[in-house]
Amino acid sequence: MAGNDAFQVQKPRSMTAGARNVVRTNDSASLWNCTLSPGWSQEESETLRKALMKFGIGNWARIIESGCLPGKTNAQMNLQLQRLLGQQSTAEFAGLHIDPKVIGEKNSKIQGPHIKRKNNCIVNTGGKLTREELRERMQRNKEMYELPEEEWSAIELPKVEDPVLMLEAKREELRRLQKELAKVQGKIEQMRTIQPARMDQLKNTVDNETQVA
DNA sequence: TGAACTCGAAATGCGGAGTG
DNA sequence: CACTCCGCATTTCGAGTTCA
Repeated sequence: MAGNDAFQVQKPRSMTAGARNVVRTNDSASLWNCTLSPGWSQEESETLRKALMKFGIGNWARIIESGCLPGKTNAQMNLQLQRLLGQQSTAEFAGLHIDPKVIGEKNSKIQGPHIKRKNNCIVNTGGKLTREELRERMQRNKEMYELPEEEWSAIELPKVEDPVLMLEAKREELRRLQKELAKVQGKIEQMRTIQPARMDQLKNTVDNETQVA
């Protein structure tokens, strides 16, 4: 782990020196703490959706504990939740057993000059909600969107038999893709330096190899 | 009881891809 | 080449929890 004193991880230059410059448990598992940051496949996204319906929005500890999404940090899951919901702010759904896709479809239809989006997610432009406002919104969302208990409690989540093996397979796949990328980049570099007469021939080779990969 | 710690939410910044 | 947009990691903050 990055917090291990025996294992000094080089910090990114963007980080300023100071009290906050420490690795915390919810720090994203990526780049500077040297672990993989896999993207989200369709299946993983679907698993997250089911897990959120079953355990409640934002209940990351229960989701991690269930082992249905090994290797994912709460930061990664939170980002994916924002994508599913179509909005950045998730507090008004905290703890609710709802289908995030329903909210996402509703949000995708909202238009107007007052709506600011980033990554297709609606960003909060108003001030921060007061506790009372937040409580009211949560109550309203609960009434409108919460699934019946018999429905969410019956949700079955896929169980990964060996998370260590699965992560190793992902690392192997990443290594393979990196090699592939280096090969293609090498060919591109060649194409830039060779005579134009051979350009088409080489381009076809690259195209074919890319399609096979 | 208050400091230290943990967790989740949200804001911010960076880099790559696309486009004119 | 400059600009914009998108996706993601990183940073920061607040609230809750633990423990001496």
